[in-house]
Amino acid sequence: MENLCPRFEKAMGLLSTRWVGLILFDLLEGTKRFSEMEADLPISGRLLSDRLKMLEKEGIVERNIYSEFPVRIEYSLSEKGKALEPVIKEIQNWATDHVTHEEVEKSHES
Amino acid sequence: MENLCPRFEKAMGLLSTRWVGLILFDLLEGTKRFSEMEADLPISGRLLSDRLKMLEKEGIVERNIYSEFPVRIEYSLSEKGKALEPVIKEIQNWATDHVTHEEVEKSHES
DNA sequence: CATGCTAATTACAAAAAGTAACTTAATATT
DNA sequence: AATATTAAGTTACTTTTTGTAATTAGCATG
Repeated sequence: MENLCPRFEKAMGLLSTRWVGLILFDLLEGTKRFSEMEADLPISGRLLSDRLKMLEKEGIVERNIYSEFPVRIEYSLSEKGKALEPVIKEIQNWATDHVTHEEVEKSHES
Repeated sequence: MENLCPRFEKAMGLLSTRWVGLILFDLLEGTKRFSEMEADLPISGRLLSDRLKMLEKEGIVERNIYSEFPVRIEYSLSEKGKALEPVIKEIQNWATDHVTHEEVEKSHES
């Protein structure tokens, strides 16, 4: 190989950042609040906050503040973020076809 | 969300392990030797070794030893590994459409 | 003015990654 | 026989990233 495509490398770097895939999966369902995502995903507030900030900076996630009581902050996918749906779908397909029940069990042991 | 699909979570855990995406991309080109992959990818021998061992255990990569001089060890994708091609292709598509030149530059600065 | 609520942030310990030098095993050279 | 060469790792050690829990900010309610 001459060398990797820099755009692919960049995309791969983003997607292989821990928790990013699950966050995208969650947001593909629709707009979510911080606490909702925290409840959905096995990720701590500290990292969820970091990842959302990073995804916002990358233009993948949009953040909207509603000054109600208590404050409501909603996260959703931008067009760029929604364009990742086929990636997530293919991962789901692969998981359905190739990840066995035993493998899932094993990874829970550790 | 009730809770995430465990198979998807497992698949996502695998694919979001650092360097795994690039390793798969490299091996989709065909069989490779350790030193070849080390040259292709921006990853050290220590982690390449770890990741290949892990991917072999997951049944995604196959390892073949040829007792020549010097010893030749070849890595290739199993059927399960090759089945990840659509995932990689979709990431490429997204990268082509949505990762800008500027973003690539920025990530090289840091 | 203490309490509760959401959305974070901070502090600190634990795990993973990065780097470079070293090892192993086989064969080849002197 | 001793030494060198080569590929494929492994070890030792430092730096980053994560995980966990406690704390903060802003605001409304009792």
